[in-house]
Amino acid sequence: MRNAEIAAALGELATLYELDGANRFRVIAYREAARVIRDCPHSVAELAREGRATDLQGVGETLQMKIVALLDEGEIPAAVKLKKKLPATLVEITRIPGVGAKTVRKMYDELGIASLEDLRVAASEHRLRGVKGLGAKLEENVLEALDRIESEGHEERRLLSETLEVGEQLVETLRQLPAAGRVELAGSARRWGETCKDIDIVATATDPEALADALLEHELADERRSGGAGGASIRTHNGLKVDLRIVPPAEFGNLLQHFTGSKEHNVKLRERALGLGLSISEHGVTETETGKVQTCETEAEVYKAVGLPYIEPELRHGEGELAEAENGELPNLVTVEEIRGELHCHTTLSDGKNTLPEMVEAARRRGYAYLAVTDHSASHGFGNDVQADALLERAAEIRDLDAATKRMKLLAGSEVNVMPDGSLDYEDEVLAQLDWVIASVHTSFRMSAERMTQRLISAIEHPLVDCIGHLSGRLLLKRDPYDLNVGPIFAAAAANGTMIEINANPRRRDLNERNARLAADAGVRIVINTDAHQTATLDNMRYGVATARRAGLGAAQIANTRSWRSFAPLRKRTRA
DNA sequence: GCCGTTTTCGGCCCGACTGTTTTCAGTCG
Repeated sequence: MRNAEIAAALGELATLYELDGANRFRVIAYREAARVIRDCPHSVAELAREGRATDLQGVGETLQMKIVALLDEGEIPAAVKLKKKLPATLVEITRIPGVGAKTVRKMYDELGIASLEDLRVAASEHRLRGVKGLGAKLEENVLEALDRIESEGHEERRLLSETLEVGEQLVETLRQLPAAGRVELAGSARRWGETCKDIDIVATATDPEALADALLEHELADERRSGGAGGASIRTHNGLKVDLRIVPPAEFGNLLQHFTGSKEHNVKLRERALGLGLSISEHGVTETETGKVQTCETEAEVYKAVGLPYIEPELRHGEGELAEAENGELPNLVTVEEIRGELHCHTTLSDGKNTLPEMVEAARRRGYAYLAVTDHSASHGFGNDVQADALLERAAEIRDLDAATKRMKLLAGSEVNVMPDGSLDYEDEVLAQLDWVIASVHTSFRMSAERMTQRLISAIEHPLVDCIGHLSGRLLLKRDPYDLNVGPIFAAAAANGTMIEINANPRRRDLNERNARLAADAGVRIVINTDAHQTATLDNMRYGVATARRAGLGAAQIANTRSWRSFAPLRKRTRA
């Protein structure tokens, strides 16, 4: 059973308990455990089988037992019992924004509303207002929310790249204004998360209303919501919600820290503050005893107030970063500027949009010291296959171009397909004539974890494979990663000196940050590649670097931060 | 239900907003 399924079962049980009126901290404990399990990079089912689920922060003996029961019986007995007492469909109703367990329970007890359909009927007949505490506005909100759920499903997340396209433009516009002081993106966009729900901007201004108005009047704004000296809120034409908050400069650090999150990080930070007799909010740091408030112009001051050094936004997961900060163990994170070479890109030979010379020139302009050209291989679909003779012809072309290109090394490479049996789709004698080989899975995604793991290990052990491309095959918001066991894969990669890429395409970010961390800890050499299919997407490097940073990795762990001289001998083909 | 540089019991993050209310509970981020 996957972690996501276990997490979903515990999340449902949390809501059932909440509907049943259980102690709210018990409910919080189940939700927290569900979150930890969802994010855990290992199989929690396996951990639970070994009795080690309690290794996870937030999972105790009770939950360990409940997970095992879930694995054995397919259901948690406590949930079965509660579902006899209450309709399971009540859980769905709590998905409506503004309608929580307490409200659902009240509507069920007093009006017999047990499902979303019941709720729609009752709301349109204005029967909700008959319940104390519920009114006309709720009926209106409920009907709107039900329409939205039916038409587009619920809350919509989108790729960071789509969010930044809007967010960076808005920030740039606001910064140009004479009234603007500091203007910064906050939220998950500033932490370089994979996907975002909305855009948070925090600012200071000499004329706050002018800044708020500028957002309301921006050409990207479709729906204009509130506005004033405290900030403004809009929805863009493509449906993104944008919140701007404006505060006096003295509080800017508090506000930026608060709205950068993550929520989990902030919770941990406030817990730490409490232990020091302090209370942290978006307005300042308060001494609990005296009520004295310290405001902070910078985030660094907020962290200093609780005895910590500044923590980079990408590290604010709410996991071990506070302890690392306290012990002086925060990593020195890799930067885009430190990347010296690109090792995965395509040209018009396969499915790229730009020619070989165009890609080379674009990489040269970015100041790279080396570029590997890695078109798709012989069995690639959609008419983009490259047969062996065409590849070797291309390799000769690349070497000619290399000889004529100053200050940049060009590598003749390929992104070869790993077939379902683990073999590659060029003969070894062809691969031996290349400078660099990436092996990727592009077909037969639906294999068992065991077979997929073996398939990848076969490629990793191949003496002419330098690197594995987009390991999990996931497409964010579109396609789940295929089943595989990363433990043996990383062990094999480390043992064989096979590198693994962080694919920087913002739709992939693959390795993800958790696996990137595990891989680095296992001793795997990691490279960050854009997999660019045109010159413009060479710029996606920043998303791959972001994933590495979120994994806590520094330049030393990323092979393509090395100079060409230092990188070249890391390839297998240069060894005896 | 979980957990421990105040702890194995007694706590468990903070504030704003909303809608419904004459002072607040519920929900959210």
